[in-house]
Amino acid sequence: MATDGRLARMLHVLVHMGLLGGKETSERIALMLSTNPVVVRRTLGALRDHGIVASEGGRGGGWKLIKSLDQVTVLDVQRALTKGPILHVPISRDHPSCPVEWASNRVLEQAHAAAESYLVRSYAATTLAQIAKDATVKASVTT
Amino acid sequence: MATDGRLARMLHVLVHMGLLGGKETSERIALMLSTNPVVVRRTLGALRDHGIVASEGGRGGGWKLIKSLDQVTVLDVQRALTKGPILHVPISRDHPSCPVEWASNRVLEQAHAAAESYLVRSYAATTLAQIAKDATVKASVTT
DNA sequence: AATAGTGTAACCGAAACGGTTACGCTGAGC
DNA sequence: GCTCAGCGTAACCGTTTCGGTTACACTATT
Repeated sequence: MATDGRLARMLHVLVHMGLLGGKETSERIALMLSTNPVVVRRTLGALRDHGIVASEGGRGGGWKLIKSLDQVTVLDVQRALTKGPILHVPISRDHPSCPVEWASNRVLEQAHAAAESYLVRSYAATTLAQIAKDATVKASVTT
Repeated sequence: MATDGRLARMLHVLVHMGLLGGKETSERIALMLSTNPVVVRRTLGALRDHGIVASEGGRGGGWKLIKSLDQVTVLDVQRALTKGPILHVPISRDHPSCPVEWASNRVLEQAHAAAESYLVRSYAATTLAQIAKDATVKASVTT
């Protein structure tokens, strides 16, 4: 299924990490996201497995970005969080041999495949650096 | 949220009803969908409230299409089943005043809005009659 | 009156996500 | 070498959503 709150939360925290530039503990990140450290470790763990962040154990440990903001796209984060399609295609599989079911499914599959491909292209075209830039612009305007 | 199995199932059953042309009981429809009559009434009830089918109680009652297949689009069925957007946009609302969260959300919102609008256009452009035609072509090829 | 239908409420079960607790492992600093 | 701050992970719970099921009221035809 689509990443539910995780993609947005990870974008948020990765951009912060990129802007701050240093190392952050799960504890501090949990505060940023209004959640708790275990959830942070679970989610960042997936990003570590995809080479986006690194973790260090022991005293003084924590998490850091191991790519620069312009080397990470939204799609990279999405792919790290969940395998498979972003959109969940709502198909029925009650009567695989029924041509009416087949035709109904095909319409839905094709529409969703096109929407999915659009989303993937959007995600791939957006880097964390662009989000960071938007955020600093927004912040300066607001201030 | 997106209609989970209901949209596909309703397309399936509406096309069958259109092709058969008569009245169907919840019981028979439940058999078509491998489910049970209560689920059928729940779901078809939403379509009735949107003027797509009509129901009659009492002996000899049942459900019938009150529009022809070419007057009903996939979007009509979707709208009858669930209000609001088809796609669920996965944004975070932990820190509404944080510009980084705002910028992350904005990227996701824009990408999903475009994908949603694509889906809506696809759904609106497809009538049940087209599904019926695809199904009969498929059936004749297979046969 | 009997019967074949819809209409609806109430409850259960499965799946997914997030929150929480608990405990093990690791490494820096004293 | 001990302590303690940190990650790693398993286990469990609560919530939500959808589908399945039972139960019962209502209605219209025969």
